[in-house]
Amino acid sequence: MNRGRTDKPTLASVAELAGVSVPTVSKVINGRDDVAAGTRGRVQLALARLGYESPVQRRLRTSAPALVDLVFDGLNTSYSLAILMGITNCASAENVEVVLSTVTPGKLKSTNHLEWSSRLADSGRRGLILVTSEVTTEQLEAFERRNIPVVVIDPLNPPPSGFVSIGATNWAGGKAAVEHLIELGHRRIGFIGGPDAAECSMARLHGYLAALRAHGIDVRDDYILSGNFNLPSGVRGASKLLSLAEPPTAIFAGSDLTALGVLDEARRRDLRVPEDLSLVGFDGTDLAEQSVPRLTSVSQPLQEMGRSALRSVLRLANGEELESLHVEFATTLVVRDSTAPPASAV
Amino acid sequence: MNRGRTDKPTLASVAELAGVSVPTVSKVINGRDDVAAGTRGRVQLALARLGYESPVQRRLRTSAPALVDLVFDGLNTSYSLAILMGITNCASAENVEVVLSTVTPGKLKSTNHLEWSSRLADSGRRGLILVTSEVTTEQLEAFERRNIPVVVIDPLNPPPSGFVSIGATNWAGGKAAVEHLIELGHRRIGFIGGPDAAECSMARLHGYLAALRAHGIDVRDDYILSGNFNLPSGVRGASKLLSLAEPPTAIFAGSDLTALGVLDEARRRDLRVPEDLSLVGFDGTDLAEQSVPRLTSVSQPLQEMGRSALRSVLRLANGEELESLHVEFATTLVVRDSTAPPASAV
DNA sequence: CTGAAAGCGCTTACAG
DNA sequence: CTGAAAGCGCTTACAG
Repeated sequence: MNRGRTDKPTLASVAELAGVSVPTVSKVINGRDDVAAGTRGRVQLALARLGYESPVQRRLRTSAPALVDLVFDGLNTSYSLAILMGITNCASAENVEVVLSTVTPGKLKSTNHLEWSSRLADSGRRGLILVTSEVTTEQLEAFERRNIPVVVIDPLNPPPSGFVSIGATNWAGGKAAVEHLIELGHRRIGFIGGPDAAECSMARLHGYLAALRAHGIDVRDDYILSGNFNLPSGVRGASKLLSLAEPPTAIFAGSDLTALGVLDEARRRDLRVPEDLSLVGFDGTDLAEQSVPRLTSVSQPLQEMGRSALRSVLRLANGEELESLHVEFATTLVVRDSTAPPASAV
Repeated sequence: MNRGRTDKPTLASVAELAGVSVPTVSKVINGRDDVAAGTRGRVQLALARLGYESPVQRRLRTSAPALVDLVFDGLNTSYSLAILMGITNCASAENVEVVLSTVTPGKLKSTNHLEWSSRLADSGRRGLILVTSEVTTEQLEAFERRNIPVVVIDPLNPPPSGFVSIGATNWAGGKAAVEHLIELGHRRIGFIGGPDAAECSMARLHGYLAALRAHGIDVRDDYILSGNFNLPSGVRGASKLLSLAEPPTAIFAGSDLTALGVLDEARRRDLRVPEDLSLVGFDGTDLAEQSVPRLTSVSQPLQEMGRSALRSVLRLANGEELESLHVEFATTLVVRDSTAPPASAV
């Protein structure tokens, strides 16, 4: 009778399946190098098949609350804080704990994938949530091999197929923002996006383009700028746009922070918002509510996105399947005080 | 020869010291109830003396990076974010990981102290950092018994003597804020603080009082209000102050968020800041920089405070002594655009 | 309530 | 490079 699958796996059962002795399995687990490559391979296969866990790992998994790793690619904006709150609030409800780390933006993808995945596996981490991080396929595959589920929130680059990600309807949001401006009577509308390579920024730009085209408005290349989603991007972008011979009467900024930068630059030029310049942000963070004037913005349900990411990781860790590998949460345009009909149209 | 202190403690060495058998020690450790109270006591004493750790604990301590628990009493402000960034940045530098949890404000002190401290000890946590939390002496003592160092940042209530806390020079900061206003020519200065019981708010109020007295200005009870450090406190407080028969010409708010509330209420009343009303905030968060007008504010080095908290916990966990149980970081008045001489004085 | 004995799961030292 | 043998640290089942 084959009991290997029902009993809790031990070195002995792994050894039996792999057709080697117990000490050999022990060596493989402890990373000794005096094991032949072929033998090592067979043992690793058996370990994976039986789902072997060391006593420490089992103890961690069964006795202590589950730990999930959360990595932010920078943690300095209202945007990050909203996602973080969604995750930590959900964590206390689900009796999970969150190990938070931050990484200097862009540095994550140079982390050694084997080391990183082993570290998480050895520490008994149940899963990993990445926020706006760039990771490599190699890294994602290493986690998959270690059986550590990964969910990426708002990936800068689209994750390779087969990996789980959570985002918002960036295209629809961008379209809604620009349609709002068009309905107010604007025809000259600028766009200040994020990095050119960023998937979410690209989608917002395409929403912008779609809205213009749907209303038969010509797309002007000099009205389309990229940036970094930060405040200086808004200052620089607005400076360029407002210096044009025919400046836009409205600007759609790719983030609330960038919109604040536009606001600064507008003030420096004695332009009133919204009387002289209409402005729409993106994210719908606290900033939109706290700025003067309060910012019309495309709101993303950041807390919900965080909560959903954690729930998805836990379900995957639990062996459940997700209905969909990519979930998009709906954005909503929140009209506040930074948009109005253009001066010429009044 | 007594080798008990030099060899790594095992059940056998504990049993020998306690004068019992190995199985009995095992039972005590596993919380079985078939051990006589006296025997249990002797065993526990021996365990503590030798500093016994289970293999799981030892493995956690030596192989995985140290974990420190971080608990925020609410996590929704620029203030929290700045402290959090200080801690996480320091954590990556020190090769420590941070387990973040948030708690609904005020709920922490009703957490069972035994359960909480055991949970942290069993999970091998190296220490605990609490931010603006109210905790009980009982809880702090439970952690001390479990040998888990605790550092409190900006305790709402002063922690009992013997426990470690980190704050800023609230009194000096309050005094500097008000002296700045007095130097500008203000005589009618309002104060909107935090909760009456909060130590830090009390210190700021006393700084306010000291500045007034030093300049021979009468203290008016109706100019002194308390709140919750949040935005609505500012709105409500400003509404009261500005409705007085003789309203203040300047307001010192106990937090930047409260100052933003004051700004809102001033705008609602068509008062210009700083022309009609001068305003000083406290904390020196991003908000002060991003608001319009930019806020004159008493800046606390929040990131440094976070970093210092983590360093202190690690030193304590390492068996080192701290020079001082309470550290106060210097605040600095940052003058921006929300303060000016009063209209009457121009 | 206690502990001698058996046993479990893993590691180590070493012979081949 | 492999595994039989010894051993380590802890737990369990049970006799007293």
